[in-house]
Amino acid sequence: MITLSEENYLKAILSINLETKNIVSTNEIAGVLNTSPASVSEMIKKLEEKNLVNYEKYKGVSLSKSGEKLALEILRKHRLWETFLVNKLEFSWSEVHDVAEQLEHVKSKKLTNKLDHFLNYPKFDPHGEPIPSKNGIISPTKRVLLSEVPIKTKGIIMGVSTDESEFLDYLTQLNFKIGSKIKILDIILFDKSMKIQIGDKIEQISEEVTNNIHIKIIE
Amino acid sequence: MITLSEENYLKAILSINLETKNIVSTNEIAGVLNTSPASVSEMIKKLEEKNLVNYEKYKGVSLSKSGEKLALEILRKHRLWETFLVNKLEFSWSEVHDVAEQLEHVKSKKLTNKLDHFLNYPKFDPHGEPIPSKNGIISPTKRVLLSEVPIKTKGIIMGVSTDESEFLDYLTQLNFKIGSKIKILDIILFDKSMKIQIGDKIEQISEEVTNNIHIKIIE
DNA sequence: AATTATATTTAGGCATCCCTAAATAAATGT
DNA sequence: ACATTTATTTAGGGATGCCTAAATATAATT
Ligand SMILES: [Mn+2]
Ligand SMILES: [Mn+2]
Ligand SMILES: [Mn+2]
Ligand SMILES: [Mn+2]
Repeated sequence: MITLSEENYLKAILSINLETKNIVSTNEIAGVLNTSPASVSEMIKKLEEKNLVNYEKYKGVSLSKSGEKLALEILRKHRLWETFLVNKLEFSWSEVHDVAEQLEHVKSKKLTNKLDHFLNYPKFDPHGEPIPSKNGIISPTKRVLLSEVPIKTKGIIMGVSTDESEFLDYLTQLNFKIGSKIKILDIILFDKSMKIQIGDKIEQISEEVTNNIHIKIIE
Repeated sequence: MITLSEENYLKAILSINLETKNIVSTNEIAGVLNTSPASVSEMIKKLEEKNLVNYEKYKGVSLSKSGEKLALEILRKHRLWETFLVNKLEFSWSEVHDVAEQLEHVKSKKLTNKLDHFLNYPKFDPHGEPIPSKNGIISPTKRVLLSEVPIKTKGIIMGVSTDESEFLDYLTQLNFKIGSKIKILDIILFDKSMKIQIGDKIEQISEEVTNNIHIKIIE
């Protein structure tokens, strides 16, 4: 049996790896889970015992085949539940993360798959993140970070890479939504902030913000 | 903060009390939660510390006002989730208990109330048990145990008092459902088993079964 | 290459929740 | 009333998961 804590560690390792594509460090995990690096070292050893991760002291961690399978299941549940909360229960996209953080640990294959069916097999969660399929496949998307495209680029907002409610509420306030069409009018060299056209309004947003928005380039 | 284990203890105390109307004994709790009486004694002391129960050594436990409030919230969530699983996700009534046992611990007032709304404010769960309201009120129902009514009684099945899947599957097989109309044709004195008319069929059921079925008497 | 700074692991401890065995209180039978 | 059975609590201990402080390995600087 796998415990709730172990599940959170596996998911954290997966998320970090999906972002950085690298072996995952103890410190990174501690950062994500808000625990001490010492606790992480301890837990990693337990996960290694269970063959859920590959681990070499001082070198970092990666998920084993079975560890990755479990992590993908949890991520799938997290994103399905977020979709449920927004699409069926009228939550806003900034309110769902903490609740999904709890719901993702409910153990019932049948529940997950029935939920998937009930939601009509969604491909993306309310933040534009892809939902792993029943077989653990994450459909690859060709999206780029808004912070990395040049001036005059036109694009469609496809997703965000953090669930922090302050961030999401700010986007809502700016009227930035999944699917919104935007154009980069200017990039300030000094702080890399951007002047963005959205609808008939123009907004100035910082690099901290552009760094967390994924777009699909059009035209 | 209240832990998952503490929640399960509170709910167990409430359920036992709702059935027996008495002070609750250590042994009864241990029975329901499948733990040792020693563990129960320990936990009760902790709950007393937190003013969630009233307790006198060797005399038994009862819920305090705040303990009862919490317990009712958990019971409310349990029954709302069971209703969700049956009404929206097409689970059968015999499959939902274990999943609801997990879902009931998800902490979000907003989720509970949105779910209630989404389900159209149901009054009873799939087993016919009343769902406590937002304010913790259980609507009183005038139902009787099938095992306690005399011969020739006609009634409608209103609920069951156990969620065990073997029992529920057996009822389904007999075509006994919430709302079914039945008539007691005969009561065998020797073992108190009953011959029951349901639709145009006649079924013989044991006292163990009639003891777990609630009916409303008609005519 | 040696020194310093940073990352990681180990040591020792604490809280929670569970257990079995032993002690004690309450209930029951004679 | 006394002895026995049953219910409950206490004692002692194990597993999990977290922490801080200390030790050690690795990376960065000079
Ligand atoms: Mn989680
Ligand atoms: Mn998310
Ligand atoms: Mn439970
Ligand atoms: Mn139930």
